[in-house]
Amino acid sequence: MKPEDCAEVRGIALFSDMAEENFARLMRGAYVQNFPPFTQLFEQGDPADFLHVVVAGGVELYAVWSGRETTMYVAYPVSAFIVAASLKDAPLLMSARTLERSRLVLLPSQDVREVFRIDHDFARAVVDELAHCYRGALKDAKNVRLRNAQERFANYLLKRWRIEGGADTFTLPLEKRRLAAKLSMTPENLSRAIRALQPHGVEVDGAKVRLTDRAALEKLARPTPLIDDPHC
Amino acid sequence: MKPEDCAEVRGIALFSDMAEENFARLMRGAYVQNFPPFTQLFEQGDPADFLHVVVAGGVELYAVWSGRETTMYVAYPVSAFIVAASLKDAPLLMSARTLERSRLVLLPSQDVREVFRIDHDFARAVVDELAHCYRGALKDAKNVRLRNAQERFANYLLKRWRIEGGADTFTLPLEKRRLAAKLSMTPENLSRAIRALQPHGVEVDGAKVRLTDRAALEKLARPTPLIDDPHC
DNA sequence: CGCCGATTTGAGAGCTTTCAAACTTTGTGG
DNA sequence: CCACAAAGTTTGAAAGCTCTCAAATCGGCG
Repeated sequence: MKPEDCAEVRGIALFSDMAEENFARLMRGAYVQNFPPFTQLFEQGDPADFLHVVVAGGVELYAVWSGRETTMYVAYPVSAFIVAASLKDAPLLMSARTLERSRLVLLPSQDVREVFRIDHDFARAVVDELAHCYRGALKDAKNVRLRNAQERFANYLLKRWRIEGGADTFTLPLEKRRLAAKLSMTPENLSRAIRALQPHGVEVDGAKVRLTDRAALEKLARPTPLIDDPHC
Repeated sequence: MKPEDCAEVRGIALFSDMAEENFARLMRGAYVQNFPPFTQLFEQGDPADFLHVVVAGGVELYAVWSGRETTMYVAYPVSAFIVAASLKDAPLLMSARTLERSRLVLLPSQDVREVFRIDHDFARAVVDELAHCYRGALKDAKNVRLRNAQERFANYLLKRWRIEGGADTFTLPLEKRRLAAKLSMTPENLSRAIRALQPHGVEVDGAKVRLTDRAALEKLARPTPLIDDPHC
């Protein structure tokens, strides 16, 4: 386990507050591994043997039932996933595959649970993480159930615009097909949403986006912190 | 605060493990209140001043955006809700109204946070609760995104059947319009789902249900613990 | 240049919602 | 006990949104 990877993991909120000694204990049992694109990491129903941290690349978490499949979440660096299942030692509810070449740190769930019991700063960080995940899931459900595809994409653009610091042109950080999955729609529908937003000041050329009339876009998107603010 | 109410609250997993002294501290600042049907308890965006516990009745948690509304969750006795917002002191993501005459215990969030800091058994119970909520939200998302209305209702019937101890006739515990909301569909669609299940051994008369061919129903419903088992 | 994958476009089908109206149930007051 | 009003439920028709399938187009890369 290289020091750089350790530092990456230590940097996220979930691990930054805990005692050095306990962090070291977690790292002792940890694996680091590089995966090619589209590698199956685990399947829903598997036991949660490891807490996963994406250090580089991207991981799609998806669910399957009766031959149908849906993307639930996409994990980007640097963040942890399947925290809840690891802690509760419960079966995984989602399957996971890499979307590109990815570097993961795997922490044995048993170690995580043990350190959780003895390190109260870590325990508090876990609570923060779980609360954040739960509220994220709620916001996601609101996004999907209260907005149609066009509105979801419009709000995504405004979110990106804010993140890019307000520049009126920026670049989509994902392939469109993956963006579509992230927004719970098909690539075809994303394509139609893009076209439908042209009259509202949205110009898309490949991955390049230009917002020429933000007022119009906001009028249509009606963003609200209760859905769109990840920190709220 | 009557001892009966105290006992009710103490009985749920979230509060059963904590030190008596700390529980007493929580109860000291608590309110108990009876609400008539369809009383607004709070609105999304409000500060989470109180952790709520339903002792009797039922509470609908719903979300609103741009004139549209969707039921997110229905809380029944005895259970806590808005745990995450209380702990993080974050704005509420859902609005709440009583569905019937209801009795609630309100615990000031400040007290909850304080006790959370000093009582590690409570903290652990909080983690369990949050993990359970989060996984519940995931299962819900899978249910809605992977199944159509008919399949959701079919699986609901099988879940009730299990809860009722396997009797082939039982009674729906909710009004149909609320059941529809709980299953994320309109009352009209629930009505159609009921009719569509007749050829699969489902007889519904008012609130009375009779399952005459469970094998057929299971063939259609394809229940899986990864969506339908609340404890998994 | 030519292939391969991603994206776009069009057509059609499926599921869900909405609206309106008929029907049933429930509860109240005469 | 009945009549009536109010609310809940069912049914039908129509529209909207999303998905699927197929084909055309665009793009990068060997």
